[in-house]
Amino acid sequence: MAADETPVRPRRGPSMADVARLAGVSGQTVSRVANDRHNVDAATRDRVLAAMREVGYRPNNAARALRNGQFRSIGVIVFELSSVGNTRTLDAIAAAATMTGYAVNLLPVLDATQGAVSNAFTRLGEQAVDGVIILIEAHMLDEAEVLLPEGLPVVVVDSSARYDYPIVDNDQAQGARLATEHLLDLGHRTVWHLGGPPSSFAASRRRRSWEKTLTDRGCPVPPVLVGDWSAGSGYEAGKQLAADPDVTAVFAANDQMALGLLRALHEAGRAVPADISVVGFDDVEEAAHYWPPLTTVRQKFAEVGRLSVDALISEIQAGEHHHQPVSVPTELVSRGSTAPPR
Amino acid sequence: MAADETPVRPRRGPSMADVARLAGVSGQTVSRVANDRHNVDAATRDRVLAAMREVGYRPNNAARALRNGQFRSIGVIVFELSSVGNTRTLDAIAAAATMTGYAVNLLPVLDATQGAVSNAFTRLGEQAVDGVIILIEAHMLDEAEVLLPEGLPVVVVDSSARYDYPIVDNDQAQGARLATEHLLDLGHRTVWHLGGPPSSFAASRRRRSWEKTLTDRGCPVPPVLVGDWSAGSGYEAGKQLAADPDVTAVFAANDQMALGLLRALHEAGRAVPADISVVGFDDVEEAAHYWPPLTTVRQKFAEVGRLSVDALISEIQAGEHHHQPVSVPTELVSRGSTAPPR
DNA sequence: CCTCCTCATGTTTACGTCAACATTGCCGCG
DNA sequence: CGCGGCAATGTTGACGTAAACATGAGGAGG
Repeated sequence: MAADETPVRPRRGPSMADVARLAGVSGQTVSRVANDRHNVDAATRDRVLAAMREVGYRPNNAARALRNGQFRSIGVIVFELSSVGNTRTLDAIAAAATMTGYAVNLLPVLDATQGAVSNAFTRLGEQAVDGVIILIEAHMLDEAEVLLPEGLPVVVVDSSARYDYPIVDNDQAQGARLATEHLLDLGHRTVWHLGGPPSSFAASRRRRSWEKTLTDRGCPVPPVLVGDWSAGSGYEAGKQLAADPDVTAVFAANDQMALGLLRALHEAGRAVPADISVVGFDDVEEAAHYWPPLTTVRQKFAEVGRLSVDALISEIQAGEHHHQPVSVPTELVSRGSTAPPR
Repeated sequence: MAADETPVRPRRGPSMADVARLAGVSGQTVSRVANDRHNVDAATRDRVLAAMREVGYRPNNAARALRNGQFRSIGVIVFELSSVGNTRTLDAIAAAATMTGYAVNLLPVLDATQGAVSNAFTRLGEQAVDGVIILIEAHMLDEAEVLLPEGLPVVVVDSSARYDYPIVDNDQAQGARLATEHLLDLGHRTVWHLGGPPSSFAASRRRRSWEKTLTDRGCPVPPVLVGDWSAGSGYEAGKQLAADPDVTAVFAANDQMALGLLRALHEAGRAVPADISVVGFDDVEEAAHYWPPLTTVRQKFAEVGRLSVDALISEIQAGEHHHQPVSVPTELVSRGSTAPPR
């Protein structure tokens, strides 16, 4: 940050003054045309429009933002785009924001540790956005929270309940219950669980809900296997599960781990779903074409994205806090990877 | 765009003037501290820093941008984030841009058709970015090009050679040759191809290179099957291929179609790789855990993202055009889905 | 002891836009 | 004919920042 020796020639474009001169009107009239005000004579408007086109005028957003005191832009803090859920949520956020006339600023968190404190508060919220949607796991937020500027509207997409920001997320608990009950309803004695990393709030929500569903039904609770969301970790866990003849049903905390699990079962010669049933979580686009096609819990990322933009914008514009967390229900998508035990 | 009745109270934060007053210095000195200039007395700097912290000062980027004539922000035009390649490239772009001190503005193209012309030139490049990276297929660019503001630095990530913008992309032709030769080298008489949609330049590059590799080697060129990148389209194509006993090797133009293909072959009872070998393209994260693990061509999206940011920034700062397209070589990742014909 | 230089700091101004207030000209109505 | 009113257009100023220039204090060197 210290070195910033970039002698960039600004290359400023034409401004309202240039258009005004060419059209023979005042800058204010140009402004009125640019903002579609009705109180401009049709002939004048045409003249201004023509002048704009001729000089290639584009309004300068910086000046606008300075004048208006708002940027019409929202920031999205993400850690890694690699996660399917983040990507799909971001896509929906971008669409919703664009339709509302807001720009989307991507604020990637490059590493978990924050740099020098002197820069810190200059960094993230550098007042170029009107609000922020946070897509990173809540535990990462803990470290970063210090530098979240006060007064900046924030919406968190996470199932953590610890923050007094508005929260929007898929209903993790309901989804996990759906998955577990589906397997029990098929007649399995109990359901094993391949969970996500302990650092993830969503993972622990799913695990707890799975556990509660089992105990509610009076089923034994097998030990939890722990993965890191990756197909590789699912594969490793799958090798263990394949070796245990007691296992007839597994609920994986996401589709990628389920995929690795499937591979391990294939390699071990355990048939799915004949020997072992598998349920995933997410419903990634490819899940329908896994072998066998994966029964999974569909998360409505698009809905979550849309709702989080709604929440943020209403907070930006009205200052309203929705302290009631918004939970988007999931649904079970039944495909070929589950069947009654034999 | 006509309706814009949002009475937002600006809620401006503290400015340099507030800090200056509190610290008992001039605004200019605050500016110097904020920009890490060296010619400020240590004691004064501390005082200013303390004042900044006290009032919660954050520099106003709009004012900065207005003053400096540049935004330190780049726009990324994407059509859909759903494509794996786009997402991974975007991730790399965001990381590279952030490290260079540039913000990333996501500019989603919501639909292929553009709206009213009167808004059009107000829309996209609304002068809030210093340059643009275009991640959409080139053919979509044709329709939108009209409204690309002149003088705005642009880098295109696409293998189309038609534009006089700097171009960065994975080397599609080399990758397709790698895939085809791999199968021929294993002893297959020829290689079938499941191509991407005709609208995609990358898809046609891969197809042409596959064809050329076959003819160079004197192999017969089977008819091309056409998909739309989705696993579903791969599945449909796979059903056809599975029914043809002549088929022993298939090169799918991406991993998702390869996945659908694998599923179709499983359902038809055709063993992979014993009966049919399959090669994909992309090397998505899950490819190693498909069943069987997929041999594929790895694209270096991260590299492409990094290089495109480099190209854009050097153009922004120096006005240099790299009219020489940049091709990033791919590499073949050999896994379990390919074997010699039996 | 005076001059000149350096370095910290202050003052002025412009960046592009748009709200608020001014001005002009025209129309209708008494 | 005169006056109020309205519609179109112009003028002024402020948003927050930082470059350019100005000022002033101290130090080195003759």
